[in-house]
Amino acid sequence: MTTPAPGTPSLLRAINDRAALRALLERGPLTRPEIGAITGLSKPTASQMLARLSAAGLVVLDGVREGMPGRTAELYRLNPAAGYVAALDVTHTRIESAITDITGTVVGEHRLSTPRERGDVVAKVREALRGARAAAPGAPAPRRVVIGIQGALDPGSGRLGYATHIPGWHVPDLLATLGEGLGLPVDVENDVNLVALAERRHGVARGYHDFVLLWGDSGLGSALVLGGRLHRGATGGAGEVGYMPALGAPTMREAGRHAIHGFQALSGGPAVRSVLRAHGVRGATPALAVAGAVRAAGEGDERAARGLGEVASRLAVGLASVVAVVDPEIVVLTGGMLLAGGERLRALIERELHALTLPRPPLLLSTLEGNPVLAGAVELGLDKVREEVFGAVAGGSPS
Amino acid sequence: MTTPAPGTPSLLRAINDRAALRALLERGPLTRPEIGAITGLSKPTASQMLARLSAAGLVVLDGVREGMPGRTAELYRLNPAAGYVAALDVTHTRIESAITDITGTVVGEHRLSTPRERGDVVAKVREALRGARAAAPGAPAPRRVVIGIQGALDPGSGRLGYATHIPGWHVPDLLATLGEGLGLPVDVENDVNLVALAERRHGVARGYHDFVLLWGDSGLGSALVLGGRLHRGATGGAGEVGYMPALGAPTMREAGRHAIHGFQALSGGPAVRSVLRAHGVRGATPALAVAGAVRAAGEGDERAARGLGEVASRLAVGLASVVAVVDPEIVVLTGGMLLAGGERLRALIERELHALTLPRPPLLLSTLEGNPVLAGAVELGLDKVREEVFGAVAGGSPS
DNA sequence: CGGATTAGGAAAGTTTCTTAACTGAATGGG
DNA sequence: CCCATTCAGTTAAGAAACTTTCCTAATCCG
Repeated sequence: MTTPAPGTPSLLRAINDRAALRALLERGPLTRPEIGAITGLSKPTASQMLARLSAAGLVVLDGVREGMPGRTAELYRLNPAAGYVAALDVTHTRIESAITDITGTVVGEHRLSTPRERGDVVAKVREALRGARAAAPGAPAPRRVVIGIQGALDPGSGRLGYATHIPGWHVPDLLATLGEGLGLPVDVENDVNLVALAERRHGVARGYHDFVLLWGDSGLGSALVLGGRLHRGATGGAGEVGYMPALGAPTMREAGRHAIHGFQALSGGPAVRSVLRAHGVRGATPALAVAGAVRAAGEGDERAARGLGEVASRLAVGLASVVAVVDPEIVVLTGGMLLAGGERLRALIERELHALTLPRPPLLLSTLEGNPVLAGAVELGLDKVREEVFGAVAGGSPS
Repeated sequence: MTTPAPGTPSLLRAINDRAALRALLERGPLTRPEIGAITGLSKPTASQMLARLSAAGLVVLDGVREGMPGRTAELYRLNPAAGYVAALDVTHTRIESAITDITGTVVGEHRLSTPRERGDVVAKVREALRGARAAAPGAPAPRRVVIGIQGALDPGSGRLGYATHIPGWHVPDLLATLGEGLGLPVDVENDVNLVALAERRHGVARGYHDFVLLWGDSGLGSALVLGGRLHRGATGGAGEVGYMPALGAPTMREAGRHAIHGFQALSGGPAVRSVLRAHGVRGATPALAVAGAVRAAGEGDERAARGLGEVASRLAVGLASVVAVVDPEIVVLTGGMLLAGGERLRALIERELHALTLPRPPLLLSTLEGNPVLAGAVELGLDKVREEVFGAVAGGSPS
């Protein structure tokens, strides 16, 4: 540990291999001279490097490029089969799973219903993995699994904290249990954190280094990406704003540790439903209630509009604390309830927020399609697998 | 920009030089074989490297080590004169300044009174620098200046924001103005942020990667070190919790943008003084009032004790929001008012905080001596100057 | 069909590190 | 008091990575 990098010439090769692989990953198929130019290496070195990466199975030839004056160039691309990742999204009713190759292309998906089951966690995860692998006949075993779940893993205790309601997941050393049971490295990550990763890669947060994501459905949660990295906090609880003291809500001290309190009590799904009900709008879920209110307000219903305004200002109060503390570039709004509010709710929250805090970051609605937790789990897994695969080219088994 | 590191063999030398210099910096004088062992390099390479660094003036011989069996070893150490840094702490009444060598040893200090002056900023800074340099006769010009000040530089606008009351500092492009006027690179940094850096280097936050520092005197402020790095925020306003909405205080919307509101209104110096006054304790400043209340409570004064309890719970409410959002490993309390409260106030705030939030980080009182803003400015300057000096060994003028 | 242009490759050379062997100076035990 | 041991420092040969230079091969275009 005293010597992170020995400083030997082979370190150079590792650095350059990595740079080349990253370039291939991000800029699609490339010719040898192009890779040389991007990495800053000379032509012969680029050639030699590609030969080596090709032999290692990380890179494959992908046709030629013609049409330019001069000799036709051979195009290289990352070998998609260089490594696979599995991603799971676990809730109390189902597990969605996906397997992707190293480029991020989904090769298999599966959905496993788990209605009120109490069974073994390892068995359920294995079943979800098996399902996804069955949908991708040719693919070899994934190198690791990332599991998205409501709750956060406390790095100190190794247990899942922050209010998970999923039976069977409160194991003393969850990562080791799963890892040994499955025979692969496992990561467990908070679902909202994963949504933030998906949003950074594919969504409206692309290109931002500091942003806050607010998730609002029946529960409230947030995720922080700061300095380009996901901020998890010392106990995994960063962004767990549901229990943050909020203006106009009882505190934990007043309500008790396990009762509803704080921001959640003020603006969580049930609170929003009851606010809207008081303004004459009903809905079976928070999202439906909000959608109904938006529709009614759009048709000129003054009461519904006032109800939405009340919801917006409640949300803005909690958001204001987060914004005052971290001063993000943007705030991303997502989650069923917030998305149901659409542009109308977004604008209301934004105006209210900007009246409450000195920093005035823009609020952006998520535009992601599909399951964002699963997409985020794929992202996290790809980061790790690429690190592993791209770093292990130099050959020789590391002691 | 596409090629952060060309990947040429000379990169290796740069990496190894850096590692050796850092080892010398952190582990005092070292022999050639020791440096070899630490950096992972062979004996001949270490020898050659030290010869080069010696020729470049970055490293000097510092006696020999005897007493061991075998030949006496020559000890090398960092050349303190390899670079100097200037640090300033600017308030509306005075400018304190210091100059240190690259090891952090202070070689000159100065204090310049600036009672209600409106004069030219550049002239004042130059005067403060001149004073510190006069106290260090032999030292050459510093390579850069770090200026600590109340307020934060918005990287977007280049202006100082967040309520500075120091006349003359609201210049359109402050960094360029100062840099051109002084002929050196200048950094301007928020004073509370600098205190956090000092606390991380010399204080109770040493060794922590994620912590929050709460500064309480007449004003309230905080600083965030997350993932080992100072988090400044998109507009430089991260940690500006004074204006954060807080339970029991008017909001910005209610009070108006420039009136007092939020956490500041609840627990800032003036608010604390009036709380204590209502409990029969008076003091000319917030710190004196708190010190008086602690003394009275220690002598059995029930009213004073209740007053302190009220102060603690007000502080805890705001702190709870910060803790819920970032989930730090520890919270450092500092600033005249909080330090005056000592262990008694700390324990009260801690108990209250732990009743309000799920994460329960320990609260630690600062134990730093001297001017922490100045110490932090030195730290920031040293980071940058070392980066500059250690990186520029390879020789040749970088284009 | 020939010139221009670019890709690919071979040969010689540079920079940086390593291993191995040697010299030299100090300690310390018989 | 001398010699074995131990460690610091140097020298020499060599390996690994990259460059520059030059040449050949393939394609486009007038």
